[in-house]
Amino acid sequence: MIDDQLDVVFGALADPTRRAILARLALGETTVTELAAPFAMSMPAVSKHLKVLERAGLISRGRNAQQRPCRLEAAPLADVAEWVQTYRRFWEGSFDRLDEHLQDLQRGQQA
Amino acid sequence: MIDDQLDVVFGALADPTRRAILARLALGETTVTELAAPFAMSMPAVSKHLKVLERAGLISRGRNAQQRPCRLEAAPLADVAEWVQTYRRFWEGSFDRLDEHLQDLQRGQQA
DNA sequence: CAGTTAATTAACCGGAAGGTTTGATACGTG
DNA sequence: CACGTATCAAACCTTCCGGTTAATTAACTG
Repeated sequence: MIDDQLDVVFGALADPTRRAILARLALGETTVTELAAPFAMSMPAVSKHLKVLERAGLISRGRNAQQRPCRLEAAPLADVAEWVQTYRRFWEGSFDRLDEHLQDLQRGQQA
Repeated sequence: MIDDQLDVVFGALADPTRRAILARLALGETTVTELAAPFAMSMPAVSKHLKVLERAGLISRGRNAQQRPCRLEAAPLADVAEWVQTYRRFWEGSFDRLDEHLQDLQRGQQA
């Protein structure tokens, strides 16, 4: 994945409103009005959040009369998962010590 | 995990310089000067990035004479992985169709 | 103590983010 | 066609972000 793409995806996820929107969409496709309901903000604000999510490829939009239903597109999250995955060994115990040891060796501080 | 925390972690990851710093730190603890070397930006800029990473809990800092070595702290990435994990079924094929079907049922459009 | 190295803080700047209100657009209905 | 509904676009405001330079702190070295 292009680095730029990770930028916009991580950027899109760095906002609680947008994560809440994704959580709602995980329950199924819905309209902008319904998405906006739980939030104490204007419709245009929600509309902007949707644009950010769309730019990140995290949602797609249809057309149904006046409505433009949103649906979750989770594919970019696979890239996020993959990126995070490369750091898994660092939080899954006991590697810290090993790394520490290797670093010590590297600096000639071996006992 | 508190939602706020995900905000700052995702926010910290939404920058290529900061992800590159994490990648470098995955190879081992190092100094600010060495971290800054690959980037076409001033030391204070890097220093700021480090502060963002530290605030997100993604790095910690020591003290070694004049140097303040940085080390990777991957724990917050476990929370990110967990968050992303909840969406896994959405990108791992064939669930889309199932979801679509469930949604249809939910709206009383069952055949 | 004077000087050098490592890193941060402070003050500043331009542009992007997140919100608002107001006006436009597109569509279905009478 | 006139009207209501759903949504977006424009203009604007304020705050945050990522960068700069210049000054400061902290620690070692002669």
